[in-house]
Amino acid sequence: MHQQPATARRVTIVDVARQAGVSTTAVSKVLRDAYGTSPHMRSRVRAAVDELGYRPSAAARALRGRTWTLGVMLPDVRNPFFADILDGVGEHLDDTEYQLFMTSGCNDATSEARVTEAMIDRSMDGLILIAPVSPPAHLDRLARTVPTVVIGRHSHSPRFDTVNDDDFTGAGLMVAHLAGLGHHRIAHIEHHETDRIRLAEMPNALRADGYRHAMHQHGLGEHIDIASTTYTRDGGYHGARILLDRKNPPTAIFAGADVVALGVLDALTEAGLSVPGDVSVAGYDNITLAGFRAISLTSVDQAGHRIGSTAARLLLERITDHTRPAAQVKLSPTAVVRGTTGPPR
Amino acid sequence: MHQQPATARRVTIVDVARQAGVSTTAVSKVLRDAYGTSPHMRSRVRAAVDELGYRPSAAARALRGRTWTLGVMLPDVRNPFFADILDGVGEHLDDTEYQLFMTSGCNDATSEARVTEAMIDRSMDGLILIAPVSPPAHLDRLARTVPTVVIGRHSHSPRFDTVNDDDFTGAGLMVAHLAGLGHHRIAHIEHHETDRIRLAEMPNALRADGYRHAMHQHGLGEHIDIASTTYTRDGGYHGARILLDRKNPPTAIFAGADVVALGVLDALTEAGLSVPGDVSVAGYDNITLAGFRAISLTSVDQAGHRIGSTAARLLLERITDHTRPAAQVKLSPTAVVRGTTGPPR
DNA sequence: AAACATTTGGAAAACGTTACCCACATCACT
DNA sequence: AGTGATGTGGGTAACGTTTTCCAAATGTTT
Repeated sequence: MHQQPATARRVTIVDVARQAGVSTTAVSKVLRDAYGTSPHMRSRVRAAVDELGYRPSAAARALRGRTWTLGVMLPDVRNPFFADILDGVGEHLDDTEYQLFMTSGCNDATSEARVTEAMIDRSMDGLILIAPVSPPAHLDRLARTVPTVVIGRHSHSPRFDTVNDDDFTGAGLMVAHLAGLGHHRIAHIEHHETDRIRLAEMPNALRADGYRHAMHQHGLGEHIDIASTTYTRDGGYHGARILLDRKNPPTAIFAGADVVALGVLDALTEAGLSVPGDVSVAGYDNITLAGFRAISLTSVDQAGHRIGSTAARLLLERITDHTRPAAQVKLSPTAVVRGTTGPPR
Repeated sequence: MHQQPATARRVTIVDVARQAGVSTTAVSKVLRDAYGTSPHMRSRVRAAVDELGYRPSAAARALRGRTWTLGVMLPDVRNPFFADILDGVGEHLDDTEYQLFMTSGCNDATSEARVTEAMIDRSMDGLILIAPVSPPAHLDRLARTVPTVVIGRHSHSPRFDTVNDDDFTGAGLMVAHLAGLGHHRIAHIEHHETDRIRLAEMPNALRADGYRHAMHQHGLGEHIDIASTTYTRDGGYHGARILLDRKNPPTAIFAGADVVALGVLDALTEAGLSVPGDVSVAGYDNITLAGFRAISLTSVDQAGHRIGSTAARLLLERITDHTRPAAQVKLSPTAVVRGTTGPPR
C-alpha cells in the first residue's frame, strides 16, 4: 500500500505544462477557453489535467483574473425565508463554475461593513446582499467596487440591481382576503422603523403602507390599527398583547412577517382565544413552517426561490457587463390561504 | 464635492510603504506583528495604514501565508439546529481576525467533495464539516491537506478532531423520561442507514442504539418498535403512519429528530388523535421551533452552541499546531420536557 | 514568388503579499 | 581595540496564475 507523504505539494499549472509538453501559457489558455489553441493541444492539456488531478488555485487566479467566487450576505440563518432565496441562487449557479459562500449574523451596519470588506479582501467576483440595513451611500460605494445585487430593499441606485417582492401589493392581497371574509377590525403589526431613508426602502415600511392603502380602498379607513414592534417572535407576542388590550380588539391580525404571526399565535393561545374562531391570524413570507399542519398559517408567498434565481442571473450579467444599467425587478406575491383565517364570529 | 474615479485602484502595501517612508518588508512585519520593528516604525506604518485605508489582499496573502478564512460546510440551512452551532462558532471567532464563510446544500458525497475542493482551492486556513456523509477515507485525505474539525459524526481519525453530542446517552434520557411517565409501548423513528461504516459513526444510528439499550434497561425489551424512514418531516409523517397501523400501536413516539417529530404531529392531527392525551411525542435536537407555544415539543437538547464554540476552539488550536493529536469531544445532552409528553391514558 | 493575413504557441511581466536572507548600527563585555 | 550579541531595516526571490506581447508557421491572395 502506498503511503502518501505527509505534506503533498499542490499540483500547479507548471506540472501540467511539463506533463503535456507545452508552456504554462498554453495550459492557461486551454483552461480558460481562450483564443489560440489547437484541438491537438487542447486534448493533450486536458489529458494532463485529468491525469494529475490538477485544480487551479483560486488564490493565484485572484491576483490576475476572477476567483469564481460569489458572496451572499445573510442577516440571519434562522429566517427560513432566506433559505428559499438561497435555493434559488444555488440552482441558477449549479451549471456554472461559480462557487457560493455565505456569511450570516449581520444585523447592524457595522457588522455588515465588516463582512462586505472581508468579501472584497478575498476578491470575490460578485456580492448578493440580502436585506441589508446599511445606509444607501455605503451600498453605493460598495457596488462601485464589486458587482452587487441587493435583495429585499427597494433602492433605486444606478450602481446595483435590486430584486424585491412587491410588498405594497402583497399587503393589499392579505387585507383583501380578510375583508372578503367579512372582517372590519383588521389590525397590523409592523416593524418599527425610525431611519428616514430606510423608511422608504425597507419592505416592512411598504407592507405597512400597503395595509393602510388597502384598508382605505375597502372603506375600512377608520379601523386602521397598527402595533409597532419588531419582526421577531417576541415582537409578535407583544404586538398581539397591545392589540388585544384595545377597548375594541381586532377580529383579525395581519402580521408583517410569519415569525411575527407565530408570536401572535403564542399570545392568543395564552389568552385562551381560538384561531380562527375568535381571531384570524395572517403572516407574510410563507415560510416552510407555515405549511405545517399543526400551524397552517395563512400567509403571503414571496416566491423566494424566484427572487434568488433572478438575483443570481442579474449578478452574472453584471459581472459580464459592468456597465449595464441597473435593473429593479419586482416580483408578484400571492396569498396562500390556510387554517388560521376564517370569517369573524 | 469630490467625484471618485470610476475604477479606484486598490491601495497596496507599496502605497503604504511609500507613504510611511519605509520598505514593504517593514510594513508587512508591522502588520503581522513580526520580529524586527521599532516602536517608531510601527507607529509610522500604522498611521499610513489608517490614512490610506489600506486593507491587505487576502488573495495575495494566500500565495504565501494564511488567508484568515475558515469554511463551514453545512448540509442544510433549513435545519435550525445548525444555526445554534453556527452561533457558537461565530462567537468564538468574534475576537479573532478570522472570517467565516459557509456553504449549504451538501447532501451527498459528490457535492461534499465539490465543496471541500472549492474551499481548498481558495486556500482556506481551516474547515468545519457539519454532519458530513462522505466516506471516512475521504475525510482523512481532506484533513491531511487542511486543518479540519468534524461535527456530528463519531469518527476516530488521527487526522481530525470531532465534536459530538453523546447521542447514545441522549436517546436513553428520553426513553427514561417516557418510561418514567408510565409508558411501555415506546416506539422510535430512525433514519434508515445502509452503509456499514456510517452505521457506526452517524448520530442517527447511535440514537437508535441508545433507544434499544435503554428499553432493555427499563425492562421494556419486548416493546421495542422501530420505524425506519428518514430524518425529514415526511419521514416523520410516514413513520407515524406505519406505527399507528400496528395492531398494538405505541402510546409514545420518540422521533430521532425534531423535524421528524413535527411530521409525526402532522400525522396525529390528521388521524384525529390528541397529543399527549392519546399519544406522547418527543423529538431530538431541541430546535428553536420546539419551544414555540403552539408546538411545545419535548426534546433532547444538544447544546449546539457549545458544540460550535468547541469546534472553533479546536480548529484554531489545530491551525496553530498542526501536529497536535486529534481530540474527540463528546458533550452531554439534556432532556427538555414540554407539552407533547404526558402519562399514558 | 511576393505580400499579407491568420493560426499556433511561448517568453516574460505583472498581481500583492511573505519569508529568507544579509547589512549595518549599537551596545556590552573581554 | 576586538569580539560577539542584539536590534533594526531592507533587498529579493518566491507563490501560481493571467495577460500582453511577439515570433514562427501556415495559408491565401495578388
